[in-house]
Amino acid sequence: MDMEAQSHSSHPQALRLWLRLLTCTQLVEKRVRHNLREQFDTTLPRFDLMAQLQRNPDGLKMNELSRRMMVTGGNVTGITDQLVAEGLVERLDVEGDRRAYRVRLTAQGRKLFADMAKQHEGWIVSSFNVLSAKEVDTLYELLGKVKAHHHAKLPGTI
Amino acid sequence: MDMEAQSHSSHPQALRLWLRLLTCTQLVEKRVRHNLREQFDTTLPRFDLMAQLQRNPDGLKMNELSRRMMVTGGNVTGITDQLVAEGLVERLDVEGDRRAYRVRLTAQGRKLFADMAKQHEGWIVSSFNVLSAKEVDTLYELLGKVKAHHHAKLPGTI
DNA sequence: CAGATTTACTTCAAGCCTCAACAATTGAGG
DNA sequence: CCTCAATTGTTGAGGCTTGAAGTAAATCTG
Repeated sequence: MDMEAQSHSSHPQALRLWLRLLTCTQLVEKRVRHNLREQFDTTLPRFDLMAQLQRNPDGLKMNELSRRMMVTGGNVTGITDQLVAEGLVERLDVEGDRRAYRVRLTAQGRKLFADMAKQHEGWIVSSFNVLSAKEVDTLYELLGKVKAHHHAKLPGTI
Repeated sequence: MDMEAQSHSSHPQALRLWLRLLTCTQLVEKRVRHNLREQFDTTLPRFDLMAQLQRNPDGLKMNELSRRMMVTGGNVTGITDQLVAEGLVERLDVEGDRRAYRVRLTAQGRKLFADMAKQHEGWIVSSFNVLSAKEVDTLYELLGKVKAHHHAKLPGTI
Protein backbone atom coordinates (compact mmCIF):
# COMPACT_ATOMS: atom_id res chain seq x y z
CA MET A 1 0.00 0.00 0.00
CA ASP A 2 1.23 3.46 -0.80
CA MET A 3 0.26 6.96 -1.70
CA GLU A 4 -0.79 6.31 -5.27
CA ALA A 5 -2.32 2.89 -4.92
CA GLN A 6 -5.85 4.22 -4.86
CA SER A 7 -6.15 7.10 -7.27
CA HIS A 8 -9.50 7.16 -8.98
CA SER A 9 -9.74 6.46 -12.67
CA SER A 10 -11.48 9.81 -13.06
CA HIS A 11 -8.26 11.58 -12.18
CA PRO A 12 -6.42 12.87 -15.18
CA GLN A 13 -3.39 10.89 -16.08
CA ALA A 14 -1.14 13.75 -14.96
CA LEU A 15 -2.31 13.33 -11.39
CA ARG A 16 -1.64 9.59 -11.44
CA LEU A 17 1.76 10.25 -12.91
CA TRP A 18 2.55 12.72 -10.15
CA LEU A 19 1.58 10.29 -7.41
CA ARG A 20 3.70 7.58 -8.96
CA LEU A 21 6.65 9.91 -9.39
CA LEU A 22 6.37 10.86 -5.74
CA THR A 23 6.10 7.24 -4.66
CA CYS A 24 9.18 6.19 -6.62
CA THR A 25 11.23 9.07 -5.27
CA GLN A 26 10.17 8.31 -1.73
CA LEU A 27 10.94 4.62 -2.08
CA VAL A 28 14.47 5.26 -3.26
CA GLU A 29 15.00 8.12 -0.86
CA LYS A 30 13.86 6.12 2.14
CA ARG A 31 16.21 3.32 1.17
CA VAL A 32 19.12 5.73 0.88
CA ARG A 33 18.33 7.44 4.19
CA HIS A 34 18.01 4.10 5.91
CA ASN A 35 21.28 2.78 4.56
CA LEU A 36 23.17 5.99 5.30
CA ARG A 37 21.97 5.80 8.88
CA GLU A 38 22.69 2.10 9.26
CA GLN A 39 26.07 1.99 7.62
CA PHE A 40 27.49 5.45 8.23
CA ASP A 41 25.39 6.92 11.02
CA THR A 42 24.70 10.00 8.95
CA THR A 43 21.84 11.66 7.11
CA LEU A 44 20.91 12.44 3.52
CA PRO A 45 21.28 16.24 3.83
CA ARG A 46 24.78 15.81 5.23
CA PHE A 47 25.62 13.42 2.41
CA ASP A 48 24.21 15.81 -0.18
CA LEU A 49 26.22 18.73 1.11
CA MET A 50 29.42 16.69 1.06
CA ALA A 51 28.59 15.50 -2.45
CA GLN A 52 28.39 19.09 -3.64
CA LEU A 53 31.73 19.86 -2.07
CA GLN A 54 33.39 16.82 -3.56
CA ARG A 55 32.41 18.03 -7.00
CA ASN A 56 33.96 21.39 -6.19
CA PRO A 57 37.31 20.74 -4.55
CA ASP A 58 38.01 24.45 -4.10
CA GLY A 59 34.92 24.84 -1.99
CA LEU A 60 31.61 26.61 -2.40
CA LYS A 61 30.08 29.63 -0.75
CA MET A 62 27.04 29.14 1.42
CA ASN A 63 24.67 30.65 -1.12
CA GLU A 64 26.09 28.42 -3.84
CA LEU A 65 25.44 25.39 -1.66
CA SER A 66 21.97 26.67 -0.99
CA ARG A 67 21.13 27.01 -4.67
CA ARG A 68 22.61 23.70 -5.67
CA MET A 69 20.95 21.77 -2.89
CA MET A 70 17.68 23.62 -3.44
CA VAL A 71 17.27 24.41 0.23
CA THR A 72 17.22 27.66 2.15
CA GLY A 73 20.32 29.41 3.41
CA GLY A 74 19.40 28.93 7.04
CA ASN A 75 19.26 25.23 6.44
CA VAL A 76 22.76 25.16 4.95
CA THR A 77 24.08 27.04 7.95
CA GLY A 78 22.85 24.34 10.31
CA ILE A 79 24.14 21.39 8.33
CA THR A 80 27.50 23.05 7.75
CA ASP A 81 27.80 23.78 11.47
CA GLN A 82 27.41 20.09 12.20
CA LEU A 83 29.90 18.95 9.58
CA VAL A 84 32.41 21.53 10.81
CA ALA A 85 31.95 20.26 14.35
CA GLU A 86 32.64 16.73 13.11
CA GLY A 87 35.76 17.86 11.28
CA LEU A 88 34.49 16.82 7.86
CA VAL A 89 34.25 20.30 6.42
CA GLU A 90 35.92 23.67 7.00
CA ARG A 91 35.01 27.30 6.50
CA LEU A 92 37.66 29.41 4.80
CA ASP A 93 37.68 33.16 4.32
CA VAL A 94 36.97 34.54 0.89
CA GLU A 95 39.54 37.17 0.04
CA GLY A 96 37.89 40.43 -0.88
CA ASP A 97 34.52 39.67 0.71
CA ARG A 98 34.35 39.55 4.45
CA ARG A 99 30.73 38.45 4.39
CA ALA A 100 31.30 35.14 2.64
CA TYR A 101 32.95 31.82 3.38
CA ARG A 102 34.29 29.13 1.18
CA VAL A 103 33.17 25.74 2.52
CA ARG A 104 35.44 22.86 1.66
CA LEU A 105 35.88 19.18 2.52
CA THR A 106 38.70 18.37 4.90
CA ALA A 107 41.00 15.44 4.19
CA GLN A 108 38.94 13.41 6.64
CA GLY A 109 35.76 14.49 4.90
CA ARG A 110 37.07 13.50 1.48
CA LYS A 111 38.06 10.10 2.76
CA LEU A 112 34.72 9.43 4.43
CA PHE A 113 32.78 10.69 1.45
CA ALA A 114 34.64 8.40 -0.91
CA ASP A 115 33.50 5.42 1.14
CA MET A 116 29.94 6.61 1.30
CA ALA A 117 29.72 7.49 -2.39
CA LYS A 118 30.79 4.02 -3.39
CA GLN A 119 28.05 2.38 -1.35
CA HIS A 120 25.54 4.99 -2.41
CA GLU A 121 26.17 4.33 -6.05
CA GLY A 122 25.42 0.66 -5.50
CA TRP A 123 22.11 1.42 -3.83
CA ILE A 124 21.06 3.67 -6.69
CA VAL A 125 22.17 1.33 -9.43
CA SER A 126 20.28 -1.54 -7.86
CA SER A 127 17.19 0.64 -7.45
CA PHE A 128 17.00 1.15 -11.19
CA ASN A 129 18.51 -2.01 -12.60
CA VAL A 130 15.05 -3.28 -13.44
CA LEU A 131 15.19 -0.90 -16.41
CA SER A 132 17.16 -1.48 -19.58
CA ALA A 133 19.78 1.07 -20.62
CA LYS A 134 17.38 2.31 -23.27
CA GLU A 135 14.58 2.69 -20.75
CA VAL A 136 16.85 4.60 -18.40
CA ASP A 137 17.67 6.99 -21.22
CA THR A 138 14.01 7.44 -22.10
CA LEU A 139 13.11 8.15 -18.50
CA TYR A 140 16.01 10.57 -18.22
CA GLU A 141 14.93 12.48 -21.31
CA LEU A 142 11.28 12.70 -20.36
CA LEU A 143 12.14 13.95 -16.90
CA GLY A 144 14.46 16.43 -18.57
CA LYS A 145 11.49 17.94 -20.35
CA VAL A 146 9.58 18.28 -17.10
CA LYS A 147 12.56 19.89 -15.44
CA ALA A 148 13.12 22.37 -18.24
CA HIS A 149 9.45 23.22 -18.29
CA HIS A 150 9.49 23.96 -14.61
CA HIS A 151 12.52 26.15 -14.84
CA ALA A 152 10.67 28.28 -17.31
CA LYS A 153 8.31 30.60 -15.49
CA LEU A 154 5.09 28.83 -14.68
CA PRO A 155 2.11 30.62 -13.19
CA GLY A 156 2.22 29.84 -9.51
CA THR A 157 5.85 28.81 -9.55
CA ILE A 158 8.04 30.06 -6.77
CA MET B 1 21.41 25.62 -10.69
CA ASP B 2 20.18 22.51 -8.93
CA MET B 3 21.17 19.23 -7.43
CA GLU B 4 21.82 17.35 -10.63
CA ALA B 5 23.29 20.10 -12.74
CA GLN B 6 26.84 18.98 -12.11
CA SER B 7 27.01 15.24 -12.10
CA HIS B 8 30.18 13.96 -13.64
CA SER B 9 30.03 12.10 -16.91
CA SER B 10 31.81 9.21 -15.23
CA HIS B 11 28.77 8.56 -13.09
CA PRO B 12 26.70 5.69 -14.33
CA GLN B 13 23.55 6.75 -16.01
CA ALA B 14 21.50 5.39 -13.09
CA LEU B 15 23.02 8.01 -10.80
CA ARG B 16 22.21 10.81 -13.21
CA LEU B 17 18.69 9.49 -13.56
CA TRP B 18 18.26 9.45 -9.80
CA LEU B 19 19.41 13.03 -9.41
CA ARG B 20 17.05 14.17 -12.14
CA LEU B 21 14.16 12.22 -10.66
CA LEU B 22 14.84 13.88 -7.31
CA THR B 23 15.07 17.31 -8.90
CA CYS B 24 11.77 16.94 -10.75
CA THR B 25 9.97 15.72 -7.67
CA GLN B 26 11.33 18.56 -5.60
CA LEU B 27 10.40 21.16 -8.20
CA VAL B 28 6.79 20.02 -8.35
CA GLU B 29 6.61 19.45 -4.61
CA LYS B 30 7.96 22.88 -3.79
CA ARG B 31 5.44 24.44 -6.10
CA VAL B 32 2.58 22.54 -4.48
CA ARG B 33 3.75 23.39 -0.97
CA HIS B 34 4.10 27.03 -1.89
CA ASN B 35 0.67 27.25 -3.44
CA LEU B 36 -1.02 25.38 -0.61
CA ARG B 37 0.51 27.83 1.82
CA GLU B 38 -0.32 30.91 -0.25
CA GLN B 39 -3.85 30.00 -1.23
CA PHE B 40 -5.08 27.86 1.64
CA ASP B 41 -2.67 28.51 4.51
CA THR B 42 -2.07 24.78 4.89
CA THR B 43 0.67 22.24 4.32
CA LEU B 44 1.28 19.26 2.06
CA PRO B 45 1.08 16.61 4.80
CA ARG B 46 -2.27 17.98 5.91
CA PHE B 47 -3.47 17.95 2.32
CA ASP B 48 -2.21 14.41 1.80
CA LEU B 49 -3.97 13.11 4.87
CA MET B 50 -7.23 14.71 3.80
CA ALA B 51 -6.76 13.29 0.29
CA GLN B 52 -6.52 9.79 1.73
CA LEU B 53 -9.69 10.32 3.72
CA GLN B 54 -11.60 11.71 0.78
CA ARG B 55 -10.88 8.50 -1.10
CA ASN B 56 -12.21 6.54 1.83
CA PRO B 57 -15.43 8.20 2.95
CA ASP B 58 -15.94 5.70 5.77
CA GLY B 59 -12.65 6.70 7.32
CA LEU B 60 -9.32 5.02 7.87
CA LYS B 61 -7.53 3.76 10.92
CA MET B 62 -4.32 5.46 11.96
CA ASN B 63 -2.13 2.60 10.80
CA GLU B 64 -3.88 2.54 7.43
CA LEU B 65 -3.17 6.23 7.04
CA SER B 66 0.41 5.61 8.06
CA ARG B 67 0.93 2.91 5.43
CA ARG B 68 -0.78 4.80 2.66
CA MET B 69 1.05 8.02 3.33
CA MET B 70 4.33 6.15 3.82
CA VAL B 71 5.09 7.97 7.04
CA THR B 72 5.47 6.79 10.63
CA GLY B 73 2.58 6.39 13.00
CA GLY B 74 3.78 9.12 15.30
CA ASN B 75 3.70 11.50 12.41
CA VAL B 76 0.08 10.68 11.60
CA THR B 77 -0.86 11.26 15.22
CA GLY B 78 0.46 14.82 15.10
CA ILE B 79 -1.15 15.78 11.80
CA THR B 80 -4.46 14.22 12.79
CA ASP B 81 -4.41 16.11 16.09
CA GLN B 82 -4.11 19.39 14.20
CA LEU B 83 -6.86 18.58 11.73
CA VAL B 84 -9.14 17.51 14.55
CA ALA B 85 -8.43 20.77 16.36
CA GLU B 86 -9.37 22.65 13.18
CA GLY B 87 -12.60 20.68 12.83
CA LEU B 88 -11.68 19.20 9.46
CA VAL B 89 -11.42 15.62 10.63
CA GLU B 90 -12.92 13.50 13.40
CA ARG B 91 -11.88 10.39 15.32
CA LEU B 92 -14.58 7.75 15.66
CA ASP B 93 -14.47 4.61 17.74
CA VAL B 94 -13.98 1.30 16.00
CA GLU B 95 -16.53 -1.19 17.30
CA GLY B 96 -14.82 -4.28 18.58
CA ASP B 97 -11.35 -2.75 18.97
CA ARG B 98 -10.88 -0.20 21.67
CA ARG B 99 -7.31 0.51 20.62
CA ALA B 100 -8.16 1.86 17.18
CA TYR B 101 -9.90 4.90 15.73
CA ARG B 102 -11.53 5.50 12.45
CA VAL B 103 -10.47 8.93 11.15
CA ARG B 104 -12.92 10.61 8.82
CA LEU B 105 -13.43 13.96 7.13
CA THR B 106 -16.07 16.20 8.66
CA ALA B 107 -18.53 18.01 6.42
CA GLN B 108 -16.35 21.09 6.74
CA GLY B 109 -13.29 19.05 5.85
CA ARG B 110 -14.93 17.61 2.75
CA LYS B 111 -15.95 21.07 1.60
CA LEU B 112 -12.49 22.56 2.09
CA PHE B 113 -10.78 19.61 0.49
CA ALA B 114 -12.95 19.84 -2.60
CA ASP B 115 -11.74 23.40 -3.10
CA MET B 116 -8.12 22.49 -2.56
CA ALA B 117 -8.22 19.42 -4.77
CA LYS B 118 -9.53 21.43 -7.68
CA GLN B 119 -6.67 23.90 -7.47
CA HIS B 120 -4.16 21.15 -6.81
CA GLU B 121 -5.17 19.29 -9.93
CA GLY B 122 -4.51 22.41 -11.96
CA TRP B 123 -1.02 22.81 -10.54
CA ILE B 124 -0.16 19.22 -11.32
CA VAL B 125 -1.61 19.23 -14.80
CA SER B 126 0.31 22.37 -15.67
CA SER B 127 3.49 20.88 -14.23
CA PHE B 128 3.36 18.05 -16.74
CA ASN B 129 1.60 19.58 -19.70
CA VAL B 130 4.91 19.87 -21.50
CA LEU B 131 4.58 16.13 -22.16
CA SER B 132 2.29 14.57 -24.75
CA ALA B 133 -0.32 12.05 -23.61
CA LYS B 134 1.87 9.31 -25.01
CA GLU B 135 4.91 10.56 -23.14
CA VAL B 136 2.94 10.73 -19.92
CA ASP B 137 1.94 7.12 -20.40
CA THR B 138 5.52 6.06 -21.11
CA LEU B 139 6.79 7.85 -18.03
CA TYR B 140 4.03 6.30 -15.97
CA GLU B 141 4.86 2.80 -17.15
CA LEU B 142 8.59 3.13 -16.65
CA LEU B 143 8.11 4.46 -13.15
CA GLY B 144 5.73 1.58 -12.56
CA LYS B 145 8.57 -0.83 -13.20
CA VAL B 146 10.79 0.96 -10.72
CA LYS B 147 8.05 0.94 -8.13
CA ALA B 148 7.29 -2.74 -8.57
CA HIS B 149 10.97 -3.56 -8.41
CA HIS B 150 11.32 -1.71 -5.14
CA HIS B 151 8.34 -3.39 -3.60
CA ALA B 152 10.01 -6.70 -4.20
CA LYS B 153 12.58 -7.33 -1.54
CA LEU B 154 15.82 -5.61 -2.37
CA PRO B 155 18.96 -6.09 -0.33
CA GLY B 156 19.17 -3.07 1.91
CA THR B 157 15.54 -2.16 1.55
CA ILE B 158 13.68 -1.20 4.65
C1' DC C 1 -7.96 -19.07 31.80
C1' DA C 2 -2.93 -17.08 32.27
C1' DG C 3 1.07 -15.57 30.22
C1' DA C 4 3.35 -14.10 26.21
C1' DT C 5 3.23 -11.94 21.92
C1' DT C 6 1.43 -8.85 18.67
C1' DT C 7 -1.04 -4.83 17.29
C1' DA C 8 -2.73 0.15 17.65
C1' DC C 9 -1.60 4.29 18.97
C1' DT C 10 0.99 8.02 21.59
C1' DT C 11 4.91 10.49 23.35
C1' DC C 12 9.42 12.42 23.15
C1' DA C 13 14.04 13.89 21.64
C1' DA C 14 16.57 15.12 17.85
C1' DG C 15 17.19 16.59 13.26
C1' DC C 16 15.50 18.80 8.94
C1' DC C 17 13.33 22.62 6.66
C1' DT C 18 11.01 27.06 5.75
C1' DC C 19 9.97 31.73 6.33
C1' DA C 20 10.85 36.03 8.21
C1' DA C 21 13.66 39.12 10.61
C1' DC C 22 18.19 40.57 11.38
C1' DA C 23 23.35 42.07 11.12
C1' DA C 24 27.22 42.97 8.43
C1' DT C 25 29.38 44.03 4.18
C1' DT C 26 29.62 45.44 -0.49
C1' DG C 27 28.68 48.36 -4.34
C1' DA C 28 26.34 51.97 -7.08
C1' DG C 29 25.02 56.90 -7.73
C1' DG C 30 25.11 61.28 -6.41
C1' DC D 1 32.70 60.68 0.73
C1' DC D 2 27.71 59.34 1.78
C1' DT D 3 23.53 57.16 1.35
C1' DC D 4 20.83 53.50 -0.15
C1' DA D 5 20.04 49.18 -2.15
C1' DA D 6 21.47 44.59 -2.79
C1' DT D 7 24.07 40.61 -1.19
C1' DT D 8 25.86 37.18 2.33
C1' DG D 9 25.11 34.77 6.04
C1' DT D 10 22.86 33.81 10.74
C1' DT D 11 19.12 33.29 14.05
C1' DG D 12 14.68 31.81 15.85
C1' DA D 13 9.90 30.19 15.75
C1' DG D 14 7.10 26.76 13.99
C1' DG D 15 6.05 22.62 11.55
C1' DC D 16 7.39 17.97 9.61
C1' DT D 17 9.64 13.53 10.23
C1' DT D 18 11.90 9.73 12.26
C1' DG D 19 13.17 6.15 15.53
C1' DA D 20 12.72 4.46 19.98
C1' DA D 21 10.30 3.75 24.06
C1' DG D 22 5.97 3.33 26.35
C1' DT D 23 0.76 2.17 27.21
C1' DA D 24 -3.22 -0.32 26.41
C1' DA D 25 -5.90 -3.69 24.18
C1' DA D 26 -6.38 -7.81 21.43
C1' DT D 27 -4.86 -12.37 20.26
C1' DC D 28 -2.39 -16.50 20.43
C1' DT D 29 -0.96 -20.70 22.98
C1' DG D 30 -0.61 -24.02 26.25
